[in-house]
Order: sequence, then C-alpha cells, then structure tokens
Amino acid sequence: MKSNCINSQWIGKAKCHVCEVRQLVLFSGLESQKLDGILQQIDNMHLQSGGVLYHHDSTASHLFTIRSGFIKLAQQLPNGSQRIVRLLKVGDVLGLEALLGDSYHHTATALRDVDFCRIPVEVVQQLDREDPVLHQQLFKRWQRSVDQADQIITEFSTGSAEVRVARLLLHMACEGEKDGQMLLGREDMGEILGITTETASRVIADFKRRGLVREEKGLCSWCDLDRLCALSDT
Amino acid sequence: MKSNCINSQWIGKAKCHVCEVRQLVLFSGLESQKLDGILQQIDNMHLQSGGVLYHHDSTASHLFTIRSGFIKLAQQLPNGSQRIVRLLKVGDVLGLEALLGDSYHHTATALRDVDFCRIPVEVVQQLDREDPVLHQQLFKRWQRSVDQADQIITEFSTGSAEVRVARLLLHMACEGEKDGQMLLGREDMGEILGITTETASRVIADFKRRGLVREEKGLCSWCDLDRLCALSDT
DNA sequence: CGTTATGTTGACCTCCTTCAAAGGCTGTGG
DNA sequence: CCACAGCCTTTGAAGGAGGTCAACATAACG
Repeated sequence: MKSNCINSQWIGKAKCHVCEVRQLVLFSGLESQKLDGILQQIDNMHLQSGGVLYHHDSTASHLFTIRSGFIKLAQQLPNGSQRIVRLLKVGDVLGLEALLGDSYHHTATALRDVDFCRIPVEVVQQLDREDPVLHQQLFKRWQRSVDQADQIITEFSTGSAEVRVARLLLHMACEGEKDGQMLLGREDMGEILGITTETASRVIADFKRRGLVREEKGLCSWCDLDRLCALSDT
Repeated sequence: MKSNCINSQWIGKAKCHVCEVRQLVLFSGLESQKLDGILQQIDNMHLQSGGVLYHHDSTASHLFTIRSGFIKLAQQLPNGSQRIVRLLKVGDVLGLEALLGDSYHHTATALRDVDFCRIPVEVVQQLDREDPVLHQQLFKRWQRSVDQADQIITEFSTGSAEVRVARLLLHMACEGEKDGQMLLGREDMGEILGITTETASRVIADFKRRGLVREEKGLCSWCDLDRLCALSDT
C-alpha cells in the first residue's frame, strides 16, 4: 500500500512512451528523452471498484491520470449526504489543486476497477517551469475540469429526471469503452443527477420496459442512442 | 464602442499600480516596472446592467477582470432556455479559455453596472512565459473557476427551493459590497438555482413576510444571516 | 443458509411547475 | 401632469413530478 491511495495495488513504474493512452495523458507532448528522466518517479497503480484515491481535505501531494476505468469526484453536503461533481474517464487528470499547495477539494472514488498513474506534485511543478509544452497541457487540463463541471450543471442538474438520466446514459455511451458500456449504480446516478436513488431506479426500469436500454449484469449491453438523444433535449 | 464589448464605455487606460482592487486582480503579483510596460494595452471599461461582455462561441481575444459589480456566465440549453453556471464578483477573472485559443464557452452579462479591465490574450501569454508569478496566478484563477462551478453544483443545484434561495442570499451577502447587498432579479435567481421564476418569487416573498430579508428598490437592505444560515444546511 | 447490499415497486403526500391574472414601478409621449 | 405601455413581481388554482417510507426481490458473500 502506498500513501494517498487506500488499498491500491502497485503495478510498476510508468512507461509513458509505450502507454496506449499516450495521446491522452498529461505527458503526451514531451520528448522521449525528457520523459525518461522522470519516469522512475511515477507509479502505475491499480484500484478496484469502490476504492478511494484520495479524501477531501487530505494533503494533496500527487496528481493522477486515468489509464482505464471511471472515477467520481464527490463533495460532502452540509446535511451529510454527498453530491458527485465530476465523472472522469480515460485520459482525465485529477488532483490539479495539488499544484497550488491546497488540500484535495474532493473525495475521489473508483466507479469500477481503474488503472492510473500517480505523479508527485514536485515532478509536475519542475516540468512546468522548464517545459512550455507541459505548461500549456496543464492549462488545458484545468479548462477541461471547468468544462466538465459546467456539463454537470447544464446537463445533469437541469430538466426532468427522465431527461437527466437519458443525458447520463448518452454521456456514458459516448465516453465509455467500446464493449458494453458500464451502467452506474442507481445511488451514484442519483448523486450525479440530483435526484433520489428510487427515482433513478424507476426511470431506468421504465427505460428498460420501453426498450431504450438493455442491462446484463451491470453492463449496458445495448441502448437506443437515437431515441435517448431525442429525449435528452426536451 | 470596442470590439467584444457590446455598448461598453471606455474609461481609460488601466492603472493597476493604484487600483483599489490591486490585491485581487490578475496582476497583483507583478513588480511595478514590469507592470508599466503593459498597461497601455489594457483598457479600463464600464458596462451598464444587462450589457454583454462577450457571447458564447465568439472568438476569444481578451481576458477580463472585474473591478466592481457582478457578472453572470450563462450557457444555452438544447431546449432554448439558459442556465447560469457562474456568478462573478470583484477580483474574478473571466475568459481564461482565450489562453487556449478557444472561443468563449459562455455568454457574459453584467448583473449590475460593472467596471472591468480588458486584457488582450497576447499580453497574458507573453507574461505567462516570462513571469513565474503571473504563471502561478493563472493556475489560481483557473482553480477558482473550478471551485465556483463546484459551488453552483453543491449549493445551488441541490436541496429544496427554499434552501437554495437561502444559500444564494448568504452567498451574495458574503461576497457582496458592504452597503446594501444587491438582490438578484427573480428570473436570474431561477436560472442560477434551477427553479422557475415563480418559485423564486414565492420563496423570496415568503422570506420577506417571515422577516428574513428586507428589500428596498432592488437592494437587500437587511437580512437575518443567522436564520438564513440555519435554513441553508437543512 | 442467513446476512447484507442493491434494485424494484407501491402508496401517499409534498413541493414545484404550469398557466393565468392582477398589482406595482418606470419611462415615454401627449 | 396624467395616461398608457412594458416589464417585473406577486399571487392563485390545478395538476404532476418527484420525494419519502416501507415492503419485497435479487444477488453476492461469508
């Protein structure tokens, strides 16, 4: 077990130059020789569904980049419940606030088994000073966080429950892996969409009856993108 | 009239070294001599309530920083209505996406008369390359955008209408000017909180009857912070 | 095989939306 | 100065969507 990652499993040192998501991840713009120097500081790790990468308010010492799987960022509400504020997938970076010396602003939890790289904040800070390419990459990642938050507001917190669920399914279908997109648990759906677990369940069950989606052990084996799309901008 | 700012009024060249919000705005960390060189490129402008700083999807050629007043950032929804995704006040920076060569991601509108500075993106890009202090400032501004978006999700898009309105009033009271905080129009409230204009009106009217707030020509002349606070984390 | 977590469904009731109309404030023109 | 238009706020009535609470089903697991 490593600090910061609770119950995560260490896989090995990062191999960014042969990484299949090279085009997506943080160091995609760096030249190979520059890259080699820093690889030994980056850990390639695995965490199973439900595992926590970091907790809200804990000291932010690393940035993370997702190699496979999904991660949710959640914040605690004053009344005790929690709200999911971001849904992250392959190529996304989390923990940028570490660069400012802040504590983490969210609790990051794996929605299914994830592979990710864990990068010490000092490594990124140093590269940021030296390399204008990474520098610009960081701007892009930050902007991406903003855009994703805006999406949660406009798509997932606006409109009827039915419409929100339809948008979420479309989102997962587009962003998801090719073979059978994952279907979120009803509770997670509720916390993303600002509705109750029961309502999420009712809508999904209704969609299944209407033949809009088919579910096979937690996976969405098929869904009618056209009709969902039509629903989503009502 | 200047490009990008519709019906805005030009006041003069920026005088960052004597700016009363110096501590807040983007260039607060720069040394004076460095500052002098760039001031002639920064315009100090005024826009009256309802005026538009920039439109969604228009070419992003400037960043903006607010010297006084309030600005809302809104996005169009597929069905035609709009949703406010951010509420900006003195010291906040908007239009950061310009640094990435994007178009603006929102429409920025003055909620009341605003003074702001308009900075060409090239100026910031150049300083960003030369000055590590500004560089770090930009990270901070981007993170602030993220935090503000998260706040819209957790505080303004979660809970009952009453609770949301209470949180919004508290937000305006804390962030607002000292002498009589402004009260938003009911339509704006609705678009921030994800409720209808009528519901916003009903809640405010009810608050007034219960003695939680007093309104005098668009200004909130008084409000019971304690009771609002108690309401807000229900 | 009981236990626990998760999904589904029903009944009821509350809160919010919708549609409609009336009241108030401001600015404009006669 | 008054009348009127236009905009925003307020209020009412009705209906519906979603929340709440509870029961039951199902699957995973020790």
